[in-house]
Amino acid sequence: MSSSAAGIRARNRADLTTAILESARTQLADDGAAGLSLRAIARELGMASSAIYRYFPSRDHLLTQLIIDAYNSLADYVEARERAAPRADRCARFRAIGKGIRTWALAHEHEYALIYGSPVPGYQAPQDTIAPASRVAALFVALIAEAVAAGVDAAAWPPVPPKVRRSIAPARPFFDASGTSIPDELVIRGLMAWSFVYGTVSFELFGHFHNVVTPELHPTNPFFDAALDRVLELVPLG
Amino acid sequence: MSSSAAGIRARNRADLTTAILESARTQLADDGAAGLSLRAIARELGMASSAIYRYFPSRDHLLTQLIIDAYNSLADYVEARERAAPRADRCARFRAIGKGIRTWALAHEHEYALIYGSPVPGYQAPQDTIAPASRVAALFVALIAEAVAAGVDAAAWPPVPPKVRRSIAPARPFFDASGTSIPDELVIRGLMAWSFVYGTVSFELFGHFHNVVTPELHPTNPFFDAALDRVLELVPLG
DNA sequence: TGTACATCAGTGAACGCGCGTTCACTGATGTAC
DNA sequence: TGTACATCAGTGAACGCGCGTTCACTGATGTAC
Repeated sequence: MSSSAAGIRARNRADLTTAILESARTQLADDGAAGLSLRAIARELGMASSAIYRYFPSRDHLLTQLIIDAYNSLADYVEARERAAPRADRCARFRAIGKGIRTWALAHEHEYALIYGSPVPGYQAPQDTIAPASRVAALFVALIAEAVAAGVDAAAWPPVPPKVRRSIAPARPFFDASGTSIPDELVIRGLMAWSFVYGTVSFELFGHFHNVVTPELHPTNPFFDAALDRVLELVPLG
Repeated sequence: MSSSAAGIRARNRADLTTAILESARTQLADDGAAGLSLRAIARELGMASSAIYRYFPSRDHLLTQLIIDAYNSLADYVEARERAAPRADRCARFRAIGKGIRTWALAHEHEYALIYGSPVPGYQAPQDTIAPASRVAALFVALIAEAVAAGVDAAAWPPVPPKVRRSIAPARPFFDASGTSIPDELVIRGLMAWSFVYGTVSFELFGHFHNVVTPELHPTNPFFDAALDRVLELVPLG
């Protein structure tokens, strides 16, 4: 009875929602987040601009969905690449994460800019973006937790002064959630590796390596790979 | 004769040019680069919007000037802080540069986003921005050159493979200009330190350390300082 | 020192365009009896 | 299986706003003799 009929309506709805988001992503590539226009999307889909409001209550809601999708798309890709690396080789897994982030970013320049570029003025990200945003970070945490569990020696380092410890305190829950007791020094180094990877990808993507580093042909960047190796000197994954 | 009269006209012109740029910078803070509006600037200055065209031939020219000024303002500040550090202590000078970048960025959030955030869509930076953009980078290069001149031993490292060497080849002229022969390995590490500092500042400024790192009260961030110390493990400045 | 002319700053109206959002509406799709 | 009603998708006009840029113009400031 109605279930299949309702199914049709629901599917139509889902299809158009997808089409709107796809068109929005194309727009993003041409004009950036600030230039994202509901009217332009409606135009491309051949519908009245007011029809978009049956699918998204406002431009900001559309933007939020794009952001969530971008985080998830990145995380899906990076997780898959990390999963393909040999489990026991934590350094290889770290490299897989780093290269995965870069590869995805190059293939989705404007979605990357949307989530890791300058914040969109006047836009306040809602709570729903937090979970997808932390998926990739969780991979870094897992690596470090495993390294500690495997017996990487952190005792050799001098203790982290209280000021610094307080400064990284908000990050503790993420690391504690791993179930392993991770020393502060490794939290610091984990955060550094995390921000280094994104920082370097952003630098390349946003043009600051122009006339400094040759990206050869896109798929790999030997400098980037070399940098990942050297960051591992800071983060002892064993 | 006319020289003082012409001087008055020239000074008026300079004053208004400054006022336009100042108003533009305020705008930047409210709406970001994409929202920068000549009409809004004219409104704030109480003049007709067409009058702006006596001072800047187009919106893009204004944007270019803002970008150049931002690079120069950042470089002025960072150079001054670096100069205040003890000459012989290259690590202290490195920390001064890093902290200087962060401090300036926090005090000029939107100017920082203009030059180190996602590129403004449709805007192509002209040649004039290159020189001011490389001033801070030159400080990093100088430090490394001095370290090499002071005898920091790089021979212990295995040679950099050709692929990687080619990848960083465009950066060579900048390092060679120092007059010191800097090994590839140190070029790599210098580039890493450079992109790490900006990456970490961007992460903090763009909100990715939200609920991860407490910036305590703005002026200093103990995590950031700790990170600078640890980056020095990668870059042997002596 | 005074006059005739050229340059420059600033005006205000206009062109042509874009945007997000609302609203009353038509017509199709689904639901309950 | 058929009818009466409710829900939903999509329309098109409108509101009220913004923008960059051009153009013919007025009046003031500067220049040359």
